[in-house]
Amino acid sequence: MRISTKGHYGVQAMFELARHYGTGPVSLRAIAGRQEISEHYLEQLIAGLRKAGLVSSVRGAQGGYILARDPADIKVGDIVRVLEGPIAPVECVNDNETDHCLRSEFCITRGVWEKVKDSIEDVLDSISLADMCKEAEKEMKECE
Amino acid sequence: MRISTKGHYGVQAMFELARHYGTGPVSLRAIAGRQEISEHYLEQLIAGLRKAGLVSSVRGAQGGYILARDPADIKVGDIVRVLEGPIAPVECVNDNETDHCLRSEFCITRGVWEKVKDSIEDVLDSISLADMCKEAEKEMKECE
DNA sequence: ATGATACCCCAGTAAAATGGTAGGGATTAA
DNA sequence: TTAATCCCTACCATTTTACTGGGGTATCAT
Repeated sequence: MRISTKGHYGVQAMFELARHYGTGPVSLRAIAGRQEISEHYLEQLIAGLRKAGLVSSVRGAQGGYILARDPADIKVGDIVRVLEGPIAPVECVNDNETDHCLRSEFCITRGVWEKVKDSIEDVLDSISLADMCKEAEKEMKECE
Repeated sequence: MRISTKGHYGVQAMFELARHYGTGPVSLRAIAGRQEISEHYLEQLIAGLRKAGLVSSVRGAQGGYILARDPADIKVGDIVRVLEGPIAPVECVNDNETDHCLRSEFCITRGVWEKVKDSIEDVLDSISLADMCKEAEKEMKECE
């Protein structure tokens, strides 16, 4: 039950953009540096997020990336689905799947995976980038 | 966000054993045949479950496998943890992990994965094999 | 005894996914 | 014009997945 570094890095990068929302673009170098990961690899992840319409880019010097919408309107689930594919612990509970397994009506275990799927989606779709920013601020205050 | 066929097949196999609980051992061939998967592959999965103490084996002719405990005392989470490893969407929320990432106190995204982990565990540890058997019976009745 | 029916165990392996790297091209602010 | 950026297509090593192969061992029925 793992998500890959794609989702992991991607959410962190988006959180970074959320923290700078409204203050101009943030460069790849700045994001990657902060996370201590490969710029070039992160670039590919962000490319996906851009194609999915979650971030916009500003080319040229002083360019970078900015969130395409308000942090409150971007849920962690949106990011994870772009980078990791549909949230479905097993294939047969995937919504966009046309060929459900033939025995699904006799397949009791399917119900289990469906419950797991729903619970993951509930969590990921209930947390927005804005929520994470609020949480971060709270942590900062506790350190004072 | 996927589990592999290990967990998928394994839970199905254990459910099969639960359905026959109290009526003697069920052979590998019978389980695999029912699921339409490779006997030899399933054998390896069940070996893991046996080493973990979830199933017992009876060798020789008329042998097979039986649940090591009452179906009500085996949760889906027990099975998944044996076959898939610890339930942790990212490494840094793994309980048996000693080297938490150094920046975890600054790592807001960690909170997200922790929530995901908890919700998955809640679901998987709340469903026993006995629950699944009950569910199956209910489905049968609806078909009458 | 002996054969058929099972489980037990180690080893190999093709295909896919993961987690990158390499290197060039296009765009724009200064 | 040049340095800072994003954009894109390839390639690649390693790990994981999902098996397959083949031999060994225990037990029951006859």
